[in-house]
Amino acid sequence: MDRGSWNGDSMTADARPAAPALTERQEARRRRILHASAQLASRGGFEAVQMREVAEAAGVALGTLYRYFPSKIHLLVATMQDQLQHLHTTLRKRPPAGEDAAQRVAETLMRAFRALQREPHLADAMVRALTFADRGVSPEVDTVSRLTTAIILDAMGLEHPTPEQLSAVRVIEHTWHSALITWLSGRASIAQVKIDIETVCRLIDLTAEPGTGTAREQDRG
Amino acid sequence: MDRGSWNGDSMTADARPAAPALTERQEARRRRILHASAQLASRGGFEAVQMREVAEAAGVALGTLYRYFPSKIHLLVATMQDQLQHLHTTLRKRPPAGEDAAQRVAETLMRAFRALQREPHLADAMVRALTFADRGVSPEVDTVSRLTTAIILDAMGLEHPTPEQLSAVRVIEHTWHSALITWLSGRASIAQVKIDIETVCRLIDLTAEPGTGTAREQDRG
DNA sequence: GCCAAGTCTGAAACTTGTTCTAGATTAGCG
DNA sequence: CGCTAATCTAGAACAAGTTTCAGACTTGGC
Repeated sequence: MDRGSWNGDSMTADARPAAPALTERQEARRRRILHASAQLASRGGFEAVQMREVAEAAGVALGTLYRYFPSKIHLLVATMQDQLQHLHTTLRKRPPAGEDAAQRVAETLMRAFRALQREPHLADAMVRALTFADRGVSPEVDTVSRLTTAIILDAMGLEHPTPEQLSAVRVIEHTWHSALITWLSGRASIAQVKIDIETVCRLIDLTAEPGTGTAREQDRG
Repeated sequence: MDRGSWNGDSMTADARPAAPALTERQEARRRRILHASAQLASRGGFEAVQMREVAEAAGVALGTLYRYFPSKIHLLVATMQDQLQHLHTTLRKRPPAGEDAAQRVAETLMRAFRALQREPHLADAMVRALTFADRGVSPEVDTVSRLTTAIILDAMGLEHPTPEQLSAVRVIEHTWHSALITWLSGRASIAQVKIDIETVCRLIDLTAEPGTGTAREQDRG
């Protein structure tokens, strides 16, 4: 079967491994779809990603597109997963160089932000989809959230964050998403987003408990 | 757009020169529309607010509805303006009683949160509209944002916030919106939202500079 | 090679936000 | 009152997301 719909095996939240062995051609289709989605999004943002056009550009029938991604929101959230994965890989290769955790997180997010600035329409499509998603897309949105959390924790250099630190990370994520929205809708400047990110990152200092080790972890590069 | 009279020192005064002096019946129509919108939203959230149904419930033609509110998003954002205004009035009558600014802000937001919990579907419609709004709705969304800022600054008890404090307030707003979203989409519990709010409010302590006059002790009851 | 089950296609249909049009109603004005 | 411009109404029409279905194609097992 496909990624979009799980067969209703209770409610055991096993959102990930629903990847049941796609055929070569199916994997290729899925990739074509995601590529077409990103391409159209890059051109004209959320509204430019029209399901009929995605299907045509990917060379699949509309029904097939819906079999792979049960809604436009699912499709765009999956697109975001894809992009985030890229980012995560890149970041692991070149970790941020700041001196303390707050600086590294801010630098990481600003780097992500700069990447988004290069494709503002794509950013628009992905972020709008993410915040507009309703309960039906929760597992997928959660995956994106976990990815983002992982990226931030990486930047902090933490293996075993305290609950307090996790709260700070969640607040940072909130700020990140919402600040992006205000930027995308033209209500905040790039400089303002930068300030907001730096401001919220100061929370990290608050939760950095001396003695717990704000430490360099084992090599991750 | 009769919004006439919230006071406060909004330096950028009326961002809406389209003050059209509505007649009695037009004002009544506008009221009926907003009421119908809130009612439908309370029943079934964002998707339950269908323009045809709003029009019918309000007793106006579809074209008229679109004359008053040029899109569903505009309509729901206006609905949110309405509700926020209520909240602001209520809060001014019964200001929060916490000892320091952070506590008062957290209490204020939790009060707002509890109000939203009483009408989760309405909250869903309004918040989703707010974060989904694109550039075309920016002025209206900005009005909501200014209202929210005013509420938070009220809770802090500040007349002349520093830029740093304004940054903190913006981050608090980001967190507030995004935390609501995660709650509405079932990805965070009420308790979690509470924690996030309390966490982000600690930023206020960080920006409270002892010596700049933190308004700590002007008695506010 | 052949069948059964599952998948993909093409096209039409349905839903809901949005736009358009022609005619009725209302507001403002002399 | 009677005129004119603006507004309102009913309803069709259009756009894009989503669903559905019959028939063609693949896949996996024999």
